[in-house]
Amino acid sequence: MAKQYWLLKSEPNTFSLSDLAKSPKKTTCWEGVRNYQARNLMREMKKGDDVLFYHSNADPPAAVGTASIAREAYADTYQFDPKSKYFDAKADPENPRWEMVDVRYGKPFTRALGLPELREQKALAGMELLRKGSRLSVQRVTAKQWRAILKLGGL
DNA sequence: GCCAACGTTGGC
DNA sequence: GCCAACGTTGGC
Repeated sequence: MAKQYWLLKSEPNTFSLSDLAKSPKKTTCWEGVRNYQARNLMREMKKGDDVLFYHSNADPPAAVGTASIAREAYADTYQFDPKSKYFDAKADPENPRWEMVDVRYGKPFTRALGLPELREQKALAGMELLRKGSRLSVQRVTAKQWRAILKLGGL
């Protein structure tokens, strides 16, 4: 199958791309996705797929670099941990409701690509991220969009 | 802080 | 199955 491209949102206050760079083996599990659409997309991720790392709730919100999928979807253990903010009382250990993937650090862009700048790009017209009210924290990115953004980011 | 654009929950 | 109420995300 052709390589797939994804966008993952993260609030830099919570977990930034540089946090990922500092993580053990530059890899982290992507826990806490509690939206079925986003979960279903994660299930389609394949090891080695490319990831666009996006900082939401930042000023400005911006695409800041790349990562990749290091492990395909498996049960998100936080759903069973009553102490976790991601705890889900309705999750059944026999049939986990939520899954996560592992994400490995890639490269930072030479500069952050702010949302206003991304909106100006003709090549990115129709991109899910740029849709009004776009909230999904996991999104597909087309190969064309991926190439356009990497070029903008100096990679 | 406001609000648009959702998704979820639960009564009926 | 419908829909009102409510909660969340995230840009502005």
